Amino acid sequence: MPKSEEVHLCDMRGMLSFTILWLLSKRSMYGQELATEIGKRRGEKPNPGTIYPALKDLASHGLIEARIEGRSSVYQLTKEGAVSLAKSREYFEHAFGDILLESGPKTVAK
Amino acid sequence: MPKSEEVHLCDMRGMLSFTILWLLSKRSMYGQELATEIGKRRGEKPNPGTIYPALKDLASHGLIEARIEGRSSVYQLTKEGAVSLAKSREYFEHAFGDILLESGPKTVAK
DNA sequence: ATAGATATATCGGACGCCCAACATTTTTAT
DNA sequence: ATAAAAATGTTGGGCGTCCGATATATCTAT
Repeated sequence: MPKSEEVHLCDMRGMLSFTILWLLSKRSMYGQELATEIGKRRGEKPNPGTIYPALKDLASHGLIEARIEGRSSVYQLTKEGAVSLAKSREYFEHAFGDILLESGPKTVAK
Repeated sequence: MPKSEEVHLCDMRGMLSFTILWLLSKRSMYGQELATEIGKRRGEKPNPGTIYPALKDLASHGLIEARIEGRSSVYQLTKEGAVSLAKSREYFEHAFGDILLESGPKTVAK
């Protein structure tokens, strides 16, 4: 699902940090791995100029931590980051939950 | 649910136009009505400087139409707007659906 | 008629995101 | 050793919100 012209008015900026935190809550990843994963969701893989400043910012706020591993830096969620993610998720759900549920539940594997 | 400091890194910009289109797909509304409705979702009612330029922009793209009614302008979705909304919703669901479903389905009245 | 409330509207500045382009470092392959 | 690939990183510019302030027009109550 590529991000077409028709959605350019709903480009959903402001979700990048949230998405990164959520992905890292599943497993630790390095930058390019995150970019690829985000690309699957958005249809286009974000550029280096998008992903690395975002990671730097999150790290500077203590929400994620990096450990260098070969040529890549593997990031993992901090305790503080988990708290922040939980609050953001709650906010997200309150703001947009019904929009997704509207068309009926998809097959849900609990 | 106020938008606290903790979510400032996930401020979810870029969702305003999408939210407006979705609200108008339920029923026609005027500006302040939309602002109040968005306020319920986000915790804070958006300022005039936020809502009116967004409406103007959506109207200039033919996605919504206004008809003046007393002191207010009532907006309604156009056919083109409905198509745009459907595509945006599909994109939104593909990008973030699993994040909402993760904690298990809430009570869903189909 | 006048005052207050309601609704629309615009302006300047700020912020997070976003890309294209470029640059650097490190690993891998030949 | 050298080249190619992989990953990280920076810079400049642009866009869609977003707010606070300010302004105007229109209804409503007295």
